[in-house]
Amino acid sequence: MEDKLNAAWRDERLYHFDESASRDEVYSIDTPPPTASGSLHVGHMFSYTQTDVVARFQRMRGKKVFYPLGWDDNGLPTERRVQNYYGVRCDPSQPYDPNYTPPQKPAKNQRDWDAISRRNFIELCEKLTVEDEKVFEDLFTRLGLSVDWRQTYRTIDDESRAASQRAFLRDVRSGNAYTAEAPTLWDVSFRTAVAQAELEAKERPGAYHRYPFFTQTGEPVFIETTRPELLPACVALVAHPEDERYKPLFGTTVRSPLFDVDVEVKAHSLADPEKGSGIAMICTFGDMTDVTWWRELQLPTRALIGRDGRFLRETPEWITTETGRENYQRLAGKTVHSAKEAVVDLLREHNLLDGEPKPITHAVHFYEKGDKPLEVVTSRQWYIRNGGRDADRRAELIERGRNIDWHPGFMRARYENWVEGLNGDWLISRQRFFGVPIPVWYRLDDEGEPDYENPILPEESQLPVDPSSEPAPGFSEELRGVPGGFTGEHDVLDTWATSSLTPQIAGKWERDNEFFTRVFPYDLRPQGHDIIRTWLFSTVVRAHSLHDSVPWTNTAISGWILDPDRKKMSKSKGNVVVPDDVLEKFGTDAVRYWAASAKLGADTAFEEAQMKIGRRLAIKLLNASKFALAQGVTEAHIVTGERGAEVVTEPLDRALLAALREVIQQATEHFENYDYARALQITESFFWQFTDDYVELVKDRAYGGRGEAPQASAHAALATALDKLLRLFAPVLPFATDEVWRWWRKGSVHAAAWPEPEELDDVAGSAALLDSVGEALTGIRRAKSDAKVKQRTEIISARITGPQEQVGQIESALGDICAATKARSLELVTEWEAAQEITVSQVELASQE
RNA sequence: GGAUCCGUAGCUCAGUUGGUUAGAGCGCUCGCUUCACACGCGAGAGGUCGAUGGUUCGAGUCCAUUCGGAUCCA
Repeated sequence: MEDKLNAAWRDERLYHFDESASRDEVYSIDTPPPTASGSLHVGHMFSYTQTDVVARFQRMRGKKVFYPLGWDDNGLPTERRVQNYYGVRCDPSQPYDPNYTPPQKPAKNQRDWDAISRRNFIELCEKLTVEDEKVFEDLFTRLGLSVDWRQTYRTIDDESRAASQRAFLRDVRSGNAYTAEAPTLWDVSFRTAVAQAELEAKERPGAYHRYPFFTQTGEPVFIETTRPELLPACVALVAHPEDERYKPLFGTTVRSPLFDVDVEVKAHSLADPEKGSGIAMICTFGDMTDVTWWRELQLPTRALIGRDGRFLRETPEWITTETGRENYQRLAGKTVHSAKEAVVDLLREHNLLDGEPKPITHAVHFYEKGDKPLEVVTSRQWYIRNGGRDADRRAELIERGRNIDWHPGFMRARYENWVEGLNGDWLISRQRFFGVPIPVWYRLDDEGEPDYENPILPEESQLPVDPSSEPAPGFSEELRGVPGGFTGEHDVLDTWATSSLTPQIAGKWERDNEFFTRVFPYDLRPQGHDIIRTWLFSTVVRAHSLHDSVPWTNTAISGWILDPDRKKMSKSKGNVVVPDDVLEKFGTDAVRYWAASAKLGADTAFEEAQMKIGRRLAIKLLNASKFALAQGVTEAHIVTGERGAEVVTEPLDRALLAALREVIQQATEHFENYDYARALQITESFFWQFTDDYVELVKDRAYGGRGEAPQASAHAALATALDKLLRLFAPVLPFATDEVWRWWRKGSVHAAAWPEPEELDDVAGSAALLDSVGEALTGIRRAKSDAKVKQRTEIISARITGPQEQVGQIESALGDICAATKARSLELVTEWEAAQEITVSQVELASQE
């Protein structure tokens, strides 16, 4: 059924975007491009289904839905996957080999991996990502996503690279992007700069080492530090301005132990009197607080740690005494870890360590993909202004956030927390290989030194460019690297600098601006809450500077998938469920039901039970439809507005349609508020009442047991209910609903209109009647159940009592109740005061045959 | 340290702007081959809505405090 319908949808081009639509007819979705090099995960099925449900609803509401899906195949995850998959590593110094083929099997030891040129490496990246993307597309098709696959893009393809470079150049020209030499968070394993958004704080054991500096009179001033190895990089001591203990020292000079460097004692409010001894050493640079102090107190720079994570081999010139220089030689060239040991040994040897190091656990900054703590090094990098250094821009970006409707609303707090906590501009240059090149060149002066202040920019018509293989405009390739010539920028852009442009890339910005204005700003950005600070925020930043606009008017934040024990699913825990297996086991509609019954933003357990319910619902829908259609119900029986309304004569049938009218109204409202889960719940609850009570009650009439007019009334109600129910369920259960639709209707339910409550205005009766009759039915069934007899056992007589109004309602459906319960006679008694509920008593059952 | 979410039946959750005896599904118990459906049908049991205090004629819902769980930011 699923393959057949998927093929039909493709042939019928159901999900193709109508490019001629005007902006107000369009509903556009900026979907997350999955990392194609990542593994398929049930979380993909979960969140992508939630978006698809919304897309299908909007399509049925008459919107021209722009629903593209791209692939994020740019950046480090791809590099890593290619390295491990083929057993190669990128060495930019290698020449390009046009006939290169990777090893059959990757070598076990990383040292034996092939070292290949950047161009060869990138070719492998492109080859493997195409294969990976196919696997994703297959899954998403199988899931029934109503994506327009013609509108796909890859974040590394020519158009994406051009868009990324174009946006960068515009930001450079408008002053929103700039280059600067500044302290930068640095990952020593990947040898690349890292942005604040990529940080992860991890709890790590450490220890406070207590040792003294000395005043000019030789008095010790004890500091406590977790990074004793940075002592030779110390540029000052700092204490809180109000700290009485250290007030007398402010402005004086103290001398560092071991290295004999004189540093000043400074006051700054960021120094915490409660922490350690209350006075700290400032080293350039131990962490970002050091950077703040360095900047605000205008301290000198004494860089010790190189980009390889090792201490300088040559003794720094600021260490001048003989013993100081000797001591430094014990650290030269060592890793941070070994240098720490060496400094501690030195301190011990000189009897300077006061007590044993005090073990503590503290938060240490890591690159989210790295496994060594980040260092701070000074380097030249490119930045985009994101409000991190500018209060006005920060306020503007927070205001942009408020002009987006967040679903659920509380997720906006995360955005605002993040923006308020920014401590610098967005660092966008990365010292990696597989990415979008930063499209600039630098002139070389007569000494061969680059002029970073006046980069050479390409024309937009040249894009995409690769400055490391193409010469700068106005230069020939022979002048590369020659004094008086040029040099190309080697760095690539942060992947988020490209991903932040998915609205522009998918919307054909500057390729087809007429198209772009039809879809931008988008109506919806769906995504996970883990990337609010990255993808969501960076997209807002770019739209703000490039278009002076929000990128979208709504954002739907999906929750995480947890395993049934409420733990995060992860490969290392071995609790990952393979999507294909789940689809195989329960069917697509059942999996979609599970995803659609979870509210936005709610972390949700992977629950097979929920999928069983979904499967039951889908099967029930097929069976109930089969029943209705077996009665000879056709499209002609459907009541729409006045048409056919007079046929529905039975109060019970009118009650059903009244209840349905209410369901349509509520489901629509909830859907419009992105609460598809509530809409589903309401529809589902009505559906079960429909099958369990209404269909049972109406069977006799539908078979023609009581004449033509009552039968026609039943047929009209069944046809109408089925017509609306299929539409209401279509976004969540696209396969079962379309299967049934094609049994008796033309085209696809997914091309049909969403139902309107007004269509039932002319037949609506009292919805409460259905409930009253249901209670009577339950009472009678209970009597039989208590008597432990079959439900089809005949009833000789019984009495139903209740309030007048409800008894009246039951009376109007008495024929159906008698038929459904095999009752020969039912006595109705009105109780004026006593009981306010319907009760069934004095049930006399026929003896069982 | 700042912020957010969650705590309702054994389990998973729903309870819209405060309004009668708090709902669903699963599980459990009992019964039923009923002509759309045993991948089914019917019935039943089961909750002092984390705790305390307050606002109110009325609080699962609003406010304060507090306990427990999770997440984001610093």
